[in-house]
Amino acid sequence: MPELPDVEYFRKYLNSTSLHKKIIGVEVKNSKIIGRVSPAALKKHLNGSKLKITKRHGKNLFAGLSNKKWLTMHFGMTGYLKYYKNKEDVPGHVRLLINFDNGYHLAYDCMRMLGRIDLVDDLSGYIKMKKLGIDPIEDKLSFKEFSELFNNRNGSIKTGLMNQSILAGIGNIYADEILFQADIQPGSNIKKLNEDDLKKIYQKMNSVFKKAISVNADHEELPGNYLLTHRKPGEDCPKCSGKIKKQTIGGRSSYFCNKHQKKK
DNA sequence: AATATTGTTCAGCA
DNA sequence: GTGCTGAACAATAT
Repeated sequence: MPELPDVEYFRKYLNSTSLHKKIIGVEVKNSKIIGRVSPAALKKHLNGSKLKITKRHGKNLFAGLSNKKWLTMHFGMTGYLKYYKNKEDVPGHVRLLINFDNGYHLAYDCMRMLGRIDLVDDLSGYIKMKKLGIDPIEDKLSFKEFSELFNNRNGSIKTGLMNQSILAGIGNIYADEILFQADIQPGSNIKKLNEDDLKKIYQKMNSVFKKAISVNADHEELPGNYLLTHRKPGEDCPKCSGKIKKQTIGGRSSYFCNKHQKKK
């Protein structure tokens, strides 16, 4: 699930549950999800410290520690956070567990283990090292800047939107949603899009993310004319009388309406 | 039982 | 060096 709106929700979740509490224990359940830092060093720096502040860049969540280090979290395809107290609330695939002095626990759960947690000194260095592009929401991207990102680019617009080194935060689901709302087929070539097409994509990117963030990325709460809850081949298009088609673009399943979404 | 899955990285190539 | 494509990674659900 974790694309930009989901991670923004995780950030708020962390803010409302886990800040300013003393960490009294850290359990690395599976070291595969730990990045460059060693599990021992991670434990050493977390223990006795507190989470003070949160930031997000694209699909990455950062928590600033009272000892000046930053905890970085990426959620892969199946990661999420769970703050709980009672044993019966332990999620099924905990990879990292942080214990607070109030008896509560913060679990990083990641079934498929494609997510990563790390500890760094310098956030901008981390973002550079990961080659992350601009965060369209956090960095308040203008249309001019957006449009310039796609100058002299090749490939499909969907692949471009999902390229994290161009824009950080758009994944498969929201790329489909933005293009569905912008009435442009995901397989359209970037070079064939005109200024108006790009403007529409820019505007829909902002409105879709704003809406998704406002409902904490809960799909059930999204408007009825969103593709998200109709992402199945043969399903009726929620915007027109067309049917939803499925096609592989850039190696990923893409869903779109071939009636109101124009192929360029 | 084969197939699909919301993400990133890296090899291969132009 | 840069940019693009597709496979690999892993564990589960249908």
